[in-house]
Amino acid sequence: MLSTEQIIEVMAGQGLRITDQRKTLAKLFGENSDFLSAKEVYEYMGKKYSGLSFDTVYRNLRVMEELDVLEQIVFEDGVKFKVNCSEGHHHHHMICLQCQKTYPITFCPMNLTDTPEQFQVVKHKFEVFGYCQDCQQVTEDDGLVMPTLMNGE
Amino acid sequence: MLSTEQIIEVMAGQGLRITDQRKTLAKLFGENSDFLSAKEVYEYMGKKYSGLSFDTVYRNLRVMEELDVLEQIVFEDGVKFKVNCSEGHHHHHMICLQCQKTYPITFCPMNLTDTPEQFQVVKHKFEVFGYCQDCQQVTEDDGLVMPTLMNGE
DNA sequence: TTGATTGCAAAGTTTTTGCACGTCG
DNA sequence: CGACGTGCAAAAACTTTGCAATCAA
Repeated sequence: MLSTEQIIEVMAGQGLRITDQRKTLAKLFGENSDFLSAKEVYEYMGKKYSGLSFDTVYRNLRVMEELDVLEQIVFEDGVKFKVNCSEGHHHHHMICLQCQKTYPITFCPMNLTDTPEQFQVVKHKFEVFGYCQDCQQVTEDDGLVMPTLMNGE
Repeated sequence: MLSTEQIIEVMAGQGLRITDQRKTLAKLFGENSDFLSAKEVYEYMGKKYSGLSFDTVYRNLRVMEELDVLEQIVFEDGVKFKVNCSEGHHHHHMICLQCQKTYPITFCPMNLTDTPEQFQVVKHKFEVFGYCQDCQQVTEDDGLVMPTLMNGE
C-alpha cells in the first residue's frame, strides 16, 4: 500500500504542485486504508481548512485517481476512494454496512469461475457485506437481522 | 425469470394497486432481461404516457425493487434495473458492458470464501463484466449500439 | 514570474419529497 | 368511499464548470 510519502512523490513526479491541502490528502489516504466518500474527505479536510470548497476536493480526488494513487469503487451508496494497493496485488473486500470499514479478502473467485469462452471478461466485482466485530452489538437492537450467511434462497 | 404476469401477481399480492402504468412497467421488465436505467425506463414509458413524471417512475422502480421484483445494480454510469431471477435458485451474473444482457453463473464464491467469524455476513455480490459474443466485434468500430429497448407497442 | 491551484458561484445531474387531485379496489 | 397512486413543483444531494485571485516552483 502506498505511504503518504509515496503518494506525494508520485504526484510531484507528475508535475503536480504539492499544496498544503494535497499534503493533507496524501496523509489522510496514506494512513487510512478505508474507503472514504467525497463527503467524508470533505468533512475531514474541512476541519483543517475553514474555507474549503467541495469542488477542490472533487478535483483532487479525480486527479489522484487518474494518477492511480487512489482507487475508486462504486458502492451501492455512492463512489468511494481508497489508497491504491500497489504491487498489483489483487483482492476483494468485506464491507461493514455500519461503519463502512473494509477488510481484505485474499480469495478471488475469478480463478474458479467457469466463463464460457464466448464471453470476454473485462472485470469483476466481489463484495461481501455485513457487520464487523465492532458494529455487531448495534444491530442486535433492530432484532430483524439474519445471523448467518445468505446463501441462496 | 419472472414473467409479466408474475410481476403483476407479486405486486397485487403485496397490496399494491395495479395501475395502467404499473402494468406497462411489468410488461417492460417481463419481456426484457436487459438492465435499464431509470432514464431509459422513463423515456420508454413517456412514449405511452404523455404527462408522465420522473418521480413516479422512480417511485415505482423503488417499490418494485423493494418487493424483489426488480434487481438493482450500480454500474459505473449509474443505477440500472432488471427483472429479478428469483426462480428459487441462487446465482450470479455475467453482464455485457455493451448490450447489458446478463448470463447466469451458477457458481457462488460465497461457499468458498473464508470469512473471519468476527464478521457477520449479510449479503454479497459477485458480478462479472465483459462483452458477450454478439458485442465483441462491435467494440472495435465505435459501436452505435444501444441497449435494446422494445419498440413501442 | 507564471501557470497550476483554489474558492466562489452557478449550473448540470440524479433522486427525493410535499401536496392536491385523480383513481383503483 | 377511502386509501393509494400520480403529476407538478420544488428541493435535496451530488458533481462539474468558468472565472478571478492566489500560490507553489
